[in-house]
Amino acid sequence: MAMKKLSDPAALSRWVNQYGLEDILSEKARERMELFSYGKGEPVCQAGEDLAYLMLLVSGKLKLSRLLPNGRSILIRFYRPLSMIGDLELLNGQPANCSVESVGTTIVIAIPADVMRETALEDPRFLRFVIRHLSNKLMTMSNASTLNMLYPLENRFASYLVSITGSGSGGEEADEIRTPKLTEVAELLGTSYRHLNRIITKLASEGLLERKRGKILVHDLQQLHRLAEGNSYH
Amino acid sequence: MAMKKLSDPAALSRWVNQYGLEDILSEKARERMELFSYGKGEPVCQAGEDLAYLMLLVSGKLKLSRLLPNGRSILIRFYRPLSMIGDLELLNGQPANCSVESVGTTIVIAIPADVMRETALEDPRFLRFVIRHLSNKLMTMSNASTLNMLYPLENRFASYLVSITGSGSGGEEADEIRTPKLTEVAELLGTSYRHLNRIITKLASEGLLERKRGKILVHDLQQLHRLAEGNSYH
DNA sequence: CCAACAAGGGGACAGATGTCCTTTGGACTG
DNA sequence: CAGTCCAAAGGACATCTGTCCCCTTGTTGG
Repeated sequence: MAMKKLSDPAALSRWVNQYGLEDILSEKARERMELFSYGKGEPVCQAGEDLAYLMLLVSGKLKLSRLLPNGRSILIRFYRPLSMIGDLELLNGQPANCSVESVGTTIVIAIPADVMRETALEDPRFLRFVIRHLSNKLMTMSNASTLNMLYPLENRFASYLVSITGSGSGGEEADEIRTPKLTEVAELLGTSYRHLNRIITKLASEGLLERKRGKILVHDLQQLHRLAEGNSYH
Repeated sequence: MAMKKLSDPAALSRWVNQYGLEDILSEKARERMELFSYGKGEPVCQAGEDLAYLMLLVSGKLKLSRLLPNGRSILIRFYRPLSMIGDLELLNGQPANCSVESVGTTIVIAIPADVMRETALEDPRFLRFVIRHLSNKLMTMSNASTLNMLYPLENRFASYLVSITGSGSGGEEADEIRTPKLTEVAELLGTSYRHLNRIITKLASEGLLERKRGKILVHDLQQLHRLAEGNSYH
């Protein structure tokens, strides 16, 4: 139920190489890198706690969500490699206000926060890297937020389908099978499972898609595109 | 209907001094600063256009909004001094995807984008300044987005009232008068004027507030706090 | 003072969404 | 195979919100 530290210098340097981390991390930071691994559902970071590490996701998928005073929680977005976790907390010294959890098995490069504070704050390459990522996060969030606010679920779900179908981020055929857990999709779209279900039924009755036990087959990507009206979930 | 360039070195250096801009802008950038002034309702930046300047709001209030393919527009937030406009566009080289308009009379310090690109990308002080501001924007946006998604308007409006009442950002009494245009508030909260009106009527009938022609008097800030459930619009 | 007009306020209805609860179908165990 | 359990699917109803439209009130110009 907790993170495992890996001791695998070869893998580490492979990741560093693959993502060009030599270009953004100081030598000192690179010396202190560690490799962490998280299993399915394990927490990477809890709201309210201080992060001891700056982390770079190099493999797997992380789920960023937030717990409201309400008791309800909302799935903000997914992170895929290469993403940074803890940048905001590191730079501002504030505790996290989101929770991050591992979706499947993930691997992150972790660098002690104090090391980063010593070296990175003066390194333009790293700071620009942070800025690029923050910009990305900001735009993604702004996009999603606007979308959620102004369009009913039917359009948003269409956008979602188009987003994950078009980019084929998991190796599935372009327009056929889909299997994320629907309850999770509902959370991401900021709605209840019940309502998402309703909309799926509606779209199915219109022939745009078909539902199999737990799966959804997209039939008419064209129409979905029309429904999405050019919006997209990043 | 357009921006005016001011030629007032004294005012300029006063602003620079007041906000400590010597600490974050290079000498070269400071040499090339200009002072712009915008009147009520004038556009500072339109979605889709390339920004020729990085701007620092030093006086007044700006309205950041976004136009959807939908035709509808949404008010994202207000900027007050000291805020940066065009940071994202400058650093990423992308055209803006938001529109910024002056609410009243505003004054900004403008620095040509090419000057910034030459000098600022290597300056840790400036980069950290950008990061601080991006972080802020991200948190504000994340907050607002979550709020909008999970709470009905009654709670969100309470949050809004608490936010602007508590901080007394305009010199009004702590809990008495309030006069922003309601249509504008509705847009900020992502709802229709009609519905906001409905909620105001409801809150008024419960004695939490009272409406005067175009104004709202807060009676029971305590209850509003309870409704807001600890959430806040920045 | 009156007419015309703009802006705020509100009624009525439809659509979107949440909550609760029941039903269904499949997987797993003994 | 029967029994149990769990997740998916969906029915019923209440609530939230948007849209359309009309009424009221204040304002401006003659």
